[in-house]
Amino acid sequence: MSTTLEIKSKPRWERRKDARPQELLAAALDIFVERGYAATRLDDVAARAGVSKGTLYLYFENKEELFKAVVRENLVPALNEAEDYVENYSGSSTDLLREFILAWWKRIGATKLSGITKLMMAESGNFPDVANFYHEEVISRGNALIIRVLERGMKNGEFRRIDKTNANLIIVGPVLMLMMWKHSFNALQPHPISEDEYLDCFLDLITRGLHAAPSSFSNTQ
Amino acid sequence: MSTTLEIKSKPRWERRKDARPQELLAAALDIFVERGYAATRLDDVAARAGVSKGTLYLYFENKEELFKAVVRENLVPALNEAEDYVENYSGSSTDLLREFILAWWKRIGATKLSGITKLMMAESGNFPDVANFYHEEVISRGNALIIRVLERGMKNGEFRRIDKTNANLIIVGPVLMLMMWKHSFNALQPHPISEDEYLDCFLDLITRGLHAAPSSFSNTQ
DNA sequence: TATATTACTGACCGACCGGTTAGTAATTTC
DNA sequence: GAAATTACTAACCGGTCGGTCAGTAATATA
Repeated sequence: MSTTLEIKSKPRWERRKDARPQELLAAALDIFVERGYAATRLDDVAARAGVSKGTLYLYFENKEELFKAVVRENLVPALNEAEDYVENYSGSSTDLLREFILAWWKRIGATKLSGITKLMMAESGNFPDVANFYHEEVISRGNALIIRVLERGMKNGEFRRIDKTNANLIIVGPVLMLMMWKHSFNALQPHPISEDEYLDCFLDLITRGLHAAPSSFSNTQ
Repeated sequence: MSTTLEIKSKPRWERRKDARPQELLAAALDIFVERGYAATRLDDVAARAGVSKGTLYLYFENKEELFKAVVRENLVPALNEAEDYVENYSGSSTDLLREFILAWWKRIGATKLSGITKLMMAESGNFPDVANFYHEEVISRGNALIIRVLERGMKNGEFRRIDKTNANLIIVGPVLMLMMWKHSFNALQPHPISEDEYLDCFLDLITRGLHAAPSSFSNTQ
C-alpha cells in the first residue's frame, strides 16, 4: 500500500551507463518510424527509453547524430551482409536477384526498418545533411549491389542487355513502393495487400521482363 | 529617388478579392511541394502570394482546408479527364496502358504536382484526416482506373490472368518511385536519371511481363 | 467630398520543441 | 560511514508557427 514509507523502495532512477545507448537507439528507432524525422520529439524518445531528455543528450550530440546512429546500428550491418552474400553467390543470376529481393524484404521491408527507408524518401529534401549521409551509407551501396547483380546476369547471357541505371530503379521501385504503401495508405484500402503475393507477382513480372528469352522485341546482344 | 513624396505612389496594398484565392492556391502548391505539409509555414505561403497571413485566413479556414483546396484545384480535374480518356479509348489495352502511364507522367509526374503525390506518401501517417481525404479523392480513383485497364486487357486476352490488386501496385510502383526519386536523391547521384528513358524501359519490361505471349511460365486462362 | 463598407495588415497569443544547465541522488572510493 | 564522483533529472530558454483580431486604408456609394 504505502509507497513512500516502503523500506526497500526502488531508487527513483538507476545508473546504467552501459545499457543506455542501446535503449535510446531502440526507442529512437521506434519513434522515428512512427512519426518521421522532423515530427519526432526528443522528449518522447527519452521517455520511451525511461530517461529524461537531458540524459539523451549525454549520449548523443543532437537529433541528427541520434538518427545517424540509428542508421549505423540497423541498416549498415544489413548492407555489409548483403555485400558478402552477393559476392559469394554461386547460383544463377535469376535466382540471385530473387533471393536478394526476398532477403531484402525479410531483413528490412517486413520489419520496422522499412519505416526508415520511407522516412528518408519523404524528408531528405528538408534535411540535406542527413540525406547526404544516408545516400553515402545506404543508397549508393544498395544501388551498387543491384547493378552488380544485373551485370552478372547480362555477362552470362541470362538477362538481355538493358540500361543498368534505369533497370536498377525499376527493380527497386516496386519494393520501395510496398514499403511506403504499408506505412501510408494500405490500412485505408478495402482489401489490404498481401506482401508475399505481391512480391511473388512482382518477381514473376520482372523475371519475364529481364530474361533473354525469345520475345516480340529485341533480344540478347 | 524619394519614395515617400512621390505624387503617384502605389497604394500600400490593393483589394483583389477575386484574384486572391487563385494566387494563394498557386503559392501554396509551390511551398507544399518544396517543403512538405508539416514544414510549410502559412506565413511563407501568404508572403509568396504577396499578402499577409491574416488575408490567407480570410479565404481559407485553416492549413488543412488550404491543402485540400490545392488538391481539388489540381489533381481532381486530372482524374476526371483520365476517367473520360479510359472510358472512351478504342485501341488495344496494351496501348491504353502505355498511353495512360505516359499521360500520367506528362500531366502530373513531370510537373510540380508530383510533389503532392510524394508529400502524401510521406506524411499521410501524421495527418489521418488529410490522408482519408486524399485516399478518397485521388488514390482510390486512380487505382480503380488502372484496375479497369487491366480487366479490359485480361478480358480480351491481351494480358495473362494475374491478381489485379497486386498488379495495380506493381505498375504504379515504378512511376511513383520516379516521382519520389526526382524529389529526393536523384540530385545526389553521379548520373541523374533520364525520365523518358526510364519510362520507356519500364513500359517495355511491364509489357513483356503482362503479355499473354508464350513463356516458360504459365499462360493465358 | 463625406460617409460607409470591407479587404487587408501586422502585432499578438499560446503551444511546441531542440537544446542547455544548475542541482540532485545513486554509486564508488577510501 | 564520510567524501568524492558522476549519471541523471527537471526546470528553463529562445525560436518557431498555426491561428486570432483590433485597427487601418482602399474602395464603393451617394
